[in-house]
Amino acid sequence: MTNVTTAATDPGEPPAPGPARRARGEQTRQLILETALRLFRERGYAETTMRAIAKEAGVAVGNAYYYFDSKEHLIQGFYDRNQAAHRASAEQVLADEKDFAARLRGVLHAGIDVNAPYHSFAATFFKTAAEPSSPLSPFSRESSPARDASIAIFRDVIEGSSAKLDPELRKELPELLWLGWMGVILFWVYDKSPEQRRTRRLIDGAVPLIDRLVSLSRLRVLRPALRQILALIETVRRDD
Amino acid sequence: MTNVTTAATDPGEPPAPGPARRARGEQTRQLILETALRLFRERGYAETTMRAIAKEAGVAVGNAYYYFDSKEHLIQGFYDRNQAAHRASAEQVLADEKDFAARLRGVLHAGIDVNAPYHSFAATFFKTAAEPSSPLSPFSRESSPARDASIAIFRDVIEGSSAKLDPELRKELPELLWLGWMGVILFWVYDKSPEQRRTRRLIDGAVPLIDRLVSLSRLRVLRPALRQILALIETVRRDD
DNA sequence: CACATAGCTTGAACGCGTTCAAGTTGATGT
DNA sequence: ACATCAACTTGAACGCGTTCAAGCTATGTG
Repeated sequence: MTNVTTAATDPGEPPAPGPARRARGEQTRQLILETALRLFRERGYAETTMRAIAKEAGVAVGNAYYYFDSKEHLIQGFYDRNQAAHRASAEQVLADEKDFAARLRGVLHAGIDVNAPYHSFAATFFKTAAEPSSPLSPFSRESSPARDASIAIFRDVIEGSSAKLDPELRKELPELLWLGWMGVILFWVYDKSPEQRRTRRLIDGAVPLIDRLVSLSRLRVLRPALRQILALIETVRRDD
Repeated sequence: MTNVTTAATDPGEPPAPGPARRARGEQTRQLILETALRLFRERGYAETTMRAIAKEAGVAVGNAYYYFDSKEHLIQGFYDRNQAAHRASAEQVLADEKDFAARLRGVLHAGIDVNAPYHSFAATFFKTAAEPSSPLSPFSRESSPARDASIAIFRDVIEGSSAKLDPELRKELPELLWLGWMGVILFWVYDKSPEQRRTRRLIDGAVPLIDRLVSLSRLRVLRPALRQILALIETVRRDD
């Protein structure tokens, strides 16, 4: 039952320590998070118990719950870390390359590179992220900073590129590419081929296709279809 | 034959009773399933305990585990039931209508109609279904009968219609439409608008679009793009 | 220096899903 | 009639995530 009202006390973040009281809490918080992520990597998510995390970190099990609402909330740390790594990795690609297709391809592969070491338990993470009510859902309000950061990468892909495209489409494309990226991640999570080669092939195949479709979008015959797509996005976005 | 290759003992289905031994087991199985689905509907999935199901059904908790591998496996019953209901509902639409767009639209709305009463806890179901290793995943081997049945609906949508389309595309389209249907379901699960109106709008907007794209696919300028799409599907399907 | 107090820590206890050794039941072969 | 044995049923017990009343600790204040 925890709480039902939307507000109530909200841990999860350091419970608002005073101005400069003690940094000790933050230290414990980090210790627990580091230990948890290490054990997740070593043993997997489901196989790592909260008791084991506490024991390994040398604290009581209740202490972990003082800093994190639940076992799932420990995943948010993983999330944030990988997001930052993707950003950094993407920036390198974007600095070197001007061609739209090459930029998109580089950014997508970089994203997979960053996540690859965690493929075996990304599935479990994904499970908890998939629940719409979960704060870890990529569509949730709590995730919106991470989501915006991710969409920003795709905006950079477009804006720094030499591609010419319809202004209306240009406005929507970053979010569409992000949505496509979510699809790639979904595919990757389910990908059981060695080293997730199918996902690599999906990227290599889909990028030229997107590139071609984006170019074709300026064709006169396709103009109505494009308008129709943009109208659909608009219609669906209205949330009433 | 319930189990296939990898099998050790495989419950989940009635444990292969002899030719005409006892129908008693099947009765108990049904009783447990009915009770579980009723309680899920009344209280929600997470709030329904296995103990409560057993108590309400008048059996021991261990007995539920004789017929169902886990609490999640009870959901398969829900799955199968809704699949059958969708099929039945779709057939009515398909009997009356010859136009491709109208057929597709009718089938999609029928699918949502069937699931609508369960929207509030479909989210929880979805969570467990999303885990790739889960037998409930729509992509899992265990789900392949249900998946094939669902794809068959979309094959009927195409085959009974007056639409003319590229033979190669025709071959792939049922599966593509099914994939799109999974996307609609995903959207629906996350849809918080009253009575999931956004999902209805998504269907109403996407169907004419698909109809248009399918028609356009016979255009000469789009021929290479279509080929490219089909080649991508082929490449990605190879699982090595 | 002592005290009050906010920040932090504890671990027993709860209810959950799940397991399993031990039972019961009834159709079948003799 | 009896024995057999696979099918079915039982419920105590296990380990898990999570909660919470109680305790500890260091700092700002009198």
